Amino acid sequence: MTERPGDVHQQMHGAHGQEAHMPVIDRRVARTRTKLERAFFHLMQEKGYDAVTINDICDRAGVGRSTFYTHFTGKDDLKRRSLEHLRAELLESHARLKSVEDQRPFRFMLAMFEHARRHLPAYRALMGSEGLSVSLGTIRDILADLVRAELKGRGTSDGRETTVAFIVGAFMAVMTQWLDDGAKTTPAEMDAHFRRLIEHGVG
Amino acid sequence: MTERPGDVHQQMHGAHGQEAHMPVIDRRVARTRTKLERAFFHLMQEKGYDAVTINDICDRAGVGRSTFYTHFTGKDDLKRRSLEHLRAELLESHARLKSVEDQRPFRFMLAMFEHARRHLPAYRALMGSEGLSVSLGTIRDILADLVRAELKGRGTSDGRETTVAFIVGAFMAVMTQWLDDGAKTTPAEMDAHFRRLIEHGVG
DNA sequence: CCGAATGCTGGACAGTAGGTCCATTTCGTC
DNA sequence: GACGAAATGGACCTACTGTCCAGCATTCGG
Repeated sequence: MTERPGDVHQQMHGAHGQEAHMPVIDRRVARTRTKLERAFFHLMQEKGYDAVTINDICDRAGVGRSTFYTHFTGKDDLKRRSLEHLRAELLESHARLKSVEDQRPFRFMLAMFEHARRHLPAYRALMGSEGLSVSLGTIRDILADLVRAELKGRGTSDGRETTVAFIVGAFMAVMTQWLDDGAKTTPAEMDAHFRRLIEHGVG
Repeated sequence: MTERPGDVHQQMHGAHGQEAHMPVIDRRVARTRTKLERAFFHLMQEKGYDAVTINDICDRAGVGRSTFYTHFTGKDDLKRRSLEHLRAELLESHARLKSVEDQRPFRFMLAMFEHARRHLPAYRALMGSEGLSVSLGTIRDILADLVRAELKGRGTSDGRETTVAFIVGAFMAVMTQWLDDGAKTTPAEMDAHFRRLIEHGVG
């Protein structure tokens, strides 16, 4: 159900207006959709995604429940479409920075950090600890403890937690990718690969 | 709802027997719990956590639904307790490797990789792409594309996807931690910190 | 400015899942 | 073998999802 990069969403929401040859959108539709998206956006920050029901959204938006279903197929659909807004903004930020003379690698990260700060509440709701499943959270905690212990002697302790998160996050991701791919390479190889990246970076 | 490291679970399941001074467990209880846990374990791999209902579990286990509730408060409870098994095994693996003369840093990672491979299906169900929320998945995809493009020139292309996962995962984690902490440091600082880790490692 | 088209409403309805309760039966434990 | 704890299954309630429809209101196009 993950969005493919090539997907195109025909309809613009909110401030961005109508294209010339595009199917013009009824004002009522635009209004209703914005109301629903706004309501969802706020509720998600208040209660977390899972706890928000369609009824909540409609009540908050002041919209009939049947209306909801004429616009979205369900909660997930609404979420996916809302994420498109963030995505669009992020890519825009990235494009803007591309033109500047900053040619260091990974320059998009600054854009992402800034974008995130600008939309802190949204990001919190989407990426925060609440958003992670309990399973992942637990495993993550175990790893974090081990890493923290390992790091105790090394270097200065400021930014320590960031380093911990860095290592754990990288590890979880590599592990996930490995598993999704069928765990073809050996554990030892993965271990070596990962350790090299951790110790010496990607240079 | 995340399990704290200090938590103790009194009751052992499956093969591990009864302690002397511990409240002895009725065989029926042990049997029922194991049946439920096994059923859950398998169902989760077949349909994914969300799709599994309490009814499914009870049907598969051959246990009355009301019985379920005398043992667990709900699906999450069952999941949490099941994770305890993995956790115990992992810590045991780690302890075993600790005694060996391998003194490289992060040695626990090999244990984790091996443990994961041994329990591949379980890990897949718990950590695989299905386990991640759609939101995180989407953002992750966006980042992965950017990183992949960035990496195009550098070094050899084998293990490229692992490196991509590494960077993206680390980034997501650092970002999450930063946000959860209230985004106190500036985006630029975070950017610098993260870039240093990526480029030169934690040395 | 008017009429047709389209969208919105609110309520009814069916289906599914979660969670509680209890009388009855079954099964370990002593 | 008797006692007590555990299992059963079915009744019951709540909450949410998703569909459908008849009637009202807005908007769009002319």
